[in-house]
Amino acid sequence: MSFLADLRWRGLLHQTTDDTGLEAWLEAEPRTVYAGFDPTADSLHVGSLLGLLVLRRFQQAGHKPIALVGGATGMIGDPSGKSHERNLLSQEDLERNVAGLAEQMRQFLDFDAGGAILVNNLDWTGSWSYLEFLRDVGKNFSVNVMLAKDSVKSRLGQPGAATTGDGMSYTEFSYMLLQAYDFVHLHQHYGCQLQAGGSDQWGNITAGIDLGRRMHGAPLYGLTWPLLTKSDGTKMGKTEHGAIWLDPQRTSPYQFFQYWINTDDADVGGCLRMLTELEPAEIEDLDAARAENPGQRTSQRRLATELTRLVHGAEGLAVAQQATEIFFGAEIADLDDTQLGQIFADVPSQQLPRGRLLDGSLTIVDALVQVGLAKSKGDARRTVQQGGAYVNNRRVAAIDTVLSPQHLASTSTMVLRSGKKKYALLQFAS
RNA sequence: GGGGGGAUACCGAAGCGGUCAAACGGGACAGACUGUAAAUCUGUUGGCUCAUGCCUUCGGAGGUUCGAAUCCUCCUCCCCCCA
Repeated sequence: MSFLADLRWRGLLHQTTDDTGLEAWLEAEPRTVYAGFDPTADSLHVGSLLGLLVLRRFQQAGHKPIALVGGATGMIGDPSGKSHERNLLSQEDLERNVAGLAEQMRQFLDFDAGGAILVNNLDWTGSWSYLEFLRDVGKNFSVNVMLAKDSVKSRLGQPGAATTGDGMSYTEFSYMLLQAYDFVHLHQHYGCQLQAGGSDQWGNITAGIDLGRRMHGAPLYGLTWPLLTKSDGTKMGKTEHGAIWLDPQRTSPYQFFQYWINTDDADVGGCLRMLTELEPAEIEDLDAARAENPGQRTSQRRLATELTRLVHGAEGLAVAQQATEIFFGAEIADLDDTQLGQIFADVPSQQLPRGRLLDGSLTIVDALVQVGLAKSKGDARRTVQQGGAYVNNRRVAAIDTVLSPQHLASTSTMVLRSGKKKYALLQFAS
């Protein structure tokens, strides 16, 4: 199977600018391909992961990927796929974000000699004067054509557009020119002839191709992947608590792992194809196993395992798996304070003096209230009486249980739980 | 400006002198079942030293009464109709 055929099989091809020629062009020799990433935050999230993984596939197939961080375009704000004008980021935020993204990208792409290249479009855009830009770049754009792009149409609320839109500023209107010029610049300096992006980037990509042809007669290609959406139409990688980030400080490996474990049956096949590097045969086996026995959830487990390892490494995966075992019932034993701290990184904790454990003054009811698992003693009592109170994942049934050092999970930590999922730590300082 | 209706616990909504910590539904919480799904079933759902005990709650402030969410007065806010 050719590289492009593999992308197509995985559902990663939404559109290309040359459906007939691109395949042969890519097979002929190693090519240089670029994709851009917006520095809207100091970490990538699941949405941008897809793009990085596509670049990674290009690299693995012997091509040369360029990851572009939009230090310049990030100052403007891409209107594509956005229904509202965006707030501008401050210079300091941008710099921090660019640095954060660059660091994360190293995990996915090999930037060593001759490998992938990391560029920041601020490096060639920052020194331009407005007049120069208008003469050299702006002159090549027809406003009529720009107005016809989806990203603009939807914001202007024109007939036939998907949304009514609330207008857009001249600043955002100009975004397309900057991104178009990026492509031309990368072609001139790095021999890049292919830009890849999410399907919402189609307008910007074709703008770059047009500009390349006008300025240099360059033959450029474009390719888009579909946006990651779930079967219910919502965006992949978003939860009610916000986005799923790649930065373990923002989204712990456990939460990351859990997000994928909870993938709907209807979505997991697509995710395996688009996000993992498993062979087609293996993915088809998983499809078959899922159809046979969906309750087994081997697909979800495999997806979560692969992605967590890819993003957080073997170590992060181990913590996530250990945390999963514990959060779903395994009794907590033989762990030290550090391990508990890692596993329960997302869980609230409270400190109490060690004396409370020794003098027999801390009942299970008091402890539940203390850590916030119950909002009153009556509530705590109810929880215990209904069999919903656990210490170190062992049910505490007696209402008058007094906590003592033997209830500690490690030297100084006790793990309290109410119901199936709500955990809190109680730490006893000496 | 005139007339009418209303404000109840997280939300909706009963209650209209004692048997009201307040029906019922939703939500939430806990349990069972289950695929860490969906559905279903059971229990709980003001606070306290958990007891047919006390305290705080029915828009706010007063009053009548042995006793008020329930009656009266004033105030605040909301809705409807007529000007």
